[in-house]
Amino acid sequence: MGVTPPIWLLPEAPRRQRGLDRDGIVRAAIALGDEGGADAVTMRAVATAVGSSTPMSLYRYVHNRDGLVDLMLDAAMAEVDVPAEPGADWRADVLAVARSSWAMTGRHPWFAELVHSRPPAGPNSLRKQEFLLAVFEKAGVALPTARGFAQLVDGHVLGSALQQAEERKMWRANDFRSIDDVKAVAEQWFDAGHAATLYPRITQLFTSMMSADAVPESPDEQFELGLACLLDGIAQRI
Amino acid sequence: MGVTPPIWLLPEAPRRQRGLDRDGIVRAAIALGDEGGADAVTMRAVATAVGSSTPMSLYRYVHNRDGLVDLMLDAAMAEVDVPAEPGADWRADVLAVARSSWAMTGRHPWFAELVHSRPPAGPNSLRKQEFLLAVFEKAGVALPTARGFAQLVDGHVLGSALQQAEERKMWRANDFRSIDDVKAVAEQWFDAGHAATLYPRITQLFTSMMSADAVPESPDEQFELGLACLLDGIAQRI
DNA sequence: ACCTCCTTGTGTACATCGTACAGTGCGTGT
DNA sequence: ACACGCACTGTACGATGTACACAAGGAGGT
Repeated sequence: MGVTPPIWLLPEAPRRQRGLDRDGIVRAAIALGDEGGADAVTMRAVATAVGSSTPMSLYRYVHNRDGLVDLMLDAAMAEVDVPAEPGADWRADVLAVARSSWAMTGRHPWFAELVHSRPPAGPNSLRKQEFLLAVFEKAGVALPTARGFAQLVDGHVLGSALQQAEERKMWRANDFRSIDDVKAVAEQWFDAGHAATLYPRITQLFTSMMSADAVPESPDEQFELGLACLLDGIAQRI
Repeated sequence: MGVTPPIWLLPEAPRRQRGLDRDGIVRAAIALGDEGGADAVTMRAVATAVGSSTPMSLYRYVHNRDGLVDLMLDAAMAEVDVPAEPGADWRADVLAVARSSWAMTGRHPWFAELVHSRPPAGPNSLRKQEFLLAVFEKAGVALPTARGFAQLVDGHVLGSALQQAEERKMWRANDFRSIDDVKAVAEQWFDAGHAATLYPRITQLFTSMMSADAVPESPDEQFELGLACLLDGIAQRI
């Protein structure tokens, strides 16, 4: 309905783009996530990042969002250093893989947020899992038990990563620029008068955290502490 | 524009509802989440659950969705048994709180999914945290170190809970009714021929899991294992 | 060289989500 | 009896994932 307007008024058909491919899409999605967290990885954002005018272009290559996420996760897992064979010291092997994983999640804060939404069945995920199983098996642990141990280590890495990701997300959401901004907001949330009597220890930690010369708690230290405790416990069971 | 139609054709104004309150809303939201997971807790669903025709009714009471989530989380945390004072045995105290928390997350599968989206600043969350700090302090640990230990325990509970929540979500999403349904789908995903050479140990675990008389791996056992390992490691550092 | 087809990118459209804004009916205080 | 204001309602908007039909342009056959 309606008369077709003269052609000069109609915008020219936009130049077509060629040469999209799965790898470029995944790379763009990862870059987006590295910078803005998991929330920044929307199909539309990825599409414009690869120069496409519509999110639908991506669907030919990654099937759907879950597929894209799976590819992102596996690409990130590929960055984890996994030896071909277990070495002489099981503890050193586990430590190395755990630390390499932790370093990866530090580089890709979206990883922890997204891994919980998909089953970890990518090849690189399996490779890491297989290695941990081999390490524990070589240390004399039966396979089912080894699975339990490996899952423990994995769980610790992912849990720590998730906590770190939350923290970063909060910094982004509130546009925090330095630790001082955090302190300013924290002070508002925490009504010291009320809390001091009910939660004296938390209050004490809080005030010492608010002091000018406070050493910022390091996620790395907490990660290492948990890992060490876990491995000690495992060692007692081998 | 347009003539007003005769009144009999217009639907009568729906009866107004009175007596919404925050408690009822939170309770309804929790019931929804218990049954359908975090995804089922939409403002619209909660609104219809409390008999309101529009989600906007809720906003007077819970401010926004984040507020509702905060209230849900704190209500769930209230179910965790936290003694008033530490007992004689620090390990028993920590075990009891951890297990009570784990039981709670089992009852409320949405908890683990949602807790990661909000800072844990509710009063019941603080109460539990304060207790754990007191327990470790009584055991002779300096407060900053105690915080590290408490966070470790907390992290393990939440990590285990999250894993369990994912699994339940997958059951819901694929409408699994029994373990056999899981096996049927797993068989498709896992191309045994390819994996057998690359991941022999995973394959072995997989086939033993697929066998008819396989004992299903229990999340509780895994939780207890991790907790025990963690506490062993902590014990060595006290 | 031309016609045809298949691959691949595009545009439009819809359901669902959270929630802003402007009413509107009822209980209540005067 | 009257008006005020609280508590609820309806409509609407922007964001998200994605289904569907279409169009451009290279590839292959003649």
